[in-house]
Amino acid sequence: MPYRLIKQEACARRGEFITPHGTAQTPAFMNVATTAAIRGGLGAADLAALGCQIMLCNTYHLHLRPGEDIVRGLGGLRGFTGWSGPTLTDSGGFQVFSLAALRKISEAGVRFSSHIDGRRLFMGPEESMRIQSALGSTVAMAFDECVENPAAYEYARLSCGRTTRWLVRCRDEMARLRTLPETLNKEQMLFGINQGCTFDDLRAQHMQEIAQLDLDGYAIGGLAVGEPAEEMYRMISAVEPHMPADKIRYLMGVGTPANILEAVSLGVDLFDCVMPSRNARHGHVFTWEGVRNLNNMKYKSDPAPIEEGCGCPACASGRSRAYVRHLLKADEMLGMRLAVGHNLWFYNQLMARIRDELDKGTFAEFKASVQERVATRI
RNA sequence: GGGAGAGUUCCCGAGCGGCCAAAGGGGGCAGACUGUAAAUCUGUUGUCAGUGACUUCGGUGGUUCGAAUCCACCCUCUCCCA
Repeated sequence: MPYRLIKQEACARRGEFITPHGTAQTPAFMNVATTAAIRGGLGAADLAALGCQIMLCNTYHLHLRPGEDIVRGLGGLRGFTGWSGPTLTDSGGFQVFSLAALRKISEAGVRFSSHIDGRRLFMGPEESMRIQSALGSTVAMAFDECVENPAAYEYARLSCGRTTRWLVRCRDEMARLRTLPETLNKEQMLFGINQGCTFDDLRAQHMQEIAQLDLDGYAIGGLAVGEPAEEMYRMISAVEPHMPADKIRYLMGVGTPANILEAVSLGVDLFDCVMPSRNARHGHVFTWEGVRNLNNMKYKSDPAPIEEGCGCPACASGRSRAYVRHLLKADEMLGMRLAVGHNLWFYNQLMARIRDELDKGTFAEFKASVQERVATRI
């Protein structure tokens, strides 16, 4: 069984995610490397130094460039990137949402126009599984439709049905692929994805359906796409009772430190989000005191590190806010590297601290004491 | 010494009688960012009051109802010929 529950505090779970490529302590944050690199110039060695446990890459993006056969030929994602720990590939389902203007959905799958050169390509459950199999990730995500918010109830209902049917096809294709001699990772896991927009009954019903498929893990998708945080929390609560307790739970694409604290308390084990890396590139850094915008004039000659006592490469080596700000303003790659490194370190530390508090049985107090502060803009 | 051209708001640069506080870049300032079409995008950038007034387009003085735009002289810079 890939998930082992170690301890529980109310709904919050302290556990382990056991994979052929290593064991991750949960709750955990997966660091997003969409095209097999952390945007901002960070690679596998950086991820290891930043306390990352799982690296996340994207099926659609790697299919377009360089193509899964190239990656397979170079040893799969792990050989290709040099990251030897667990990897998770997102299926391309999110691109069904984010590339809305460039795609068309049918029962068979989704026809995309490449965002790079406009060429037409088709991706359905089978295609996504084959690509992810070639990438050799530890975990493959089911190919789903991430529905926009708000959406009409009827559309959401029909979409859920299709996502379930796609999931069955994913499972079957994955089972077939695992038996092929050329398959890189014959123990590749498959996670199903819950949808249902912001409708409690659809969410719960869909979760019940996909739970019956006995997959390796379950994800909640289609959240943090514009709805208020309270609505997202309500959806997690609606779904959580129907998630198998012995399987790992992943909240896709979330979120802010406050979101993560809340979701952990609601029973989520895994997270991923582009926010720490993207916002860092834009000068926003996360700290235990709140969020700073290093572009702000007030940091122009500030000698303090981004955060006192922080162990990230920038702070630990004494780089000042003024220095990182200058590099960012001067468009120096190092500025992004340092800021992204800081944010990823912070996120990974946040998860380590959450695990520690869960171990001690003091998570609730911890959450209450920091949740508001980490969201403050300072 | 002779000839040609140019001086615009923080910078570059458009404007060449009214629709000009003055296009567009850049820079500055601020905001956004949640399974990455994002090293991106948005707002703002003369002053003071805020549906208005005032100051500004090298300087001074003119022409005109009205000038960054036309005229005269002056200053500065660039290029060409000696």
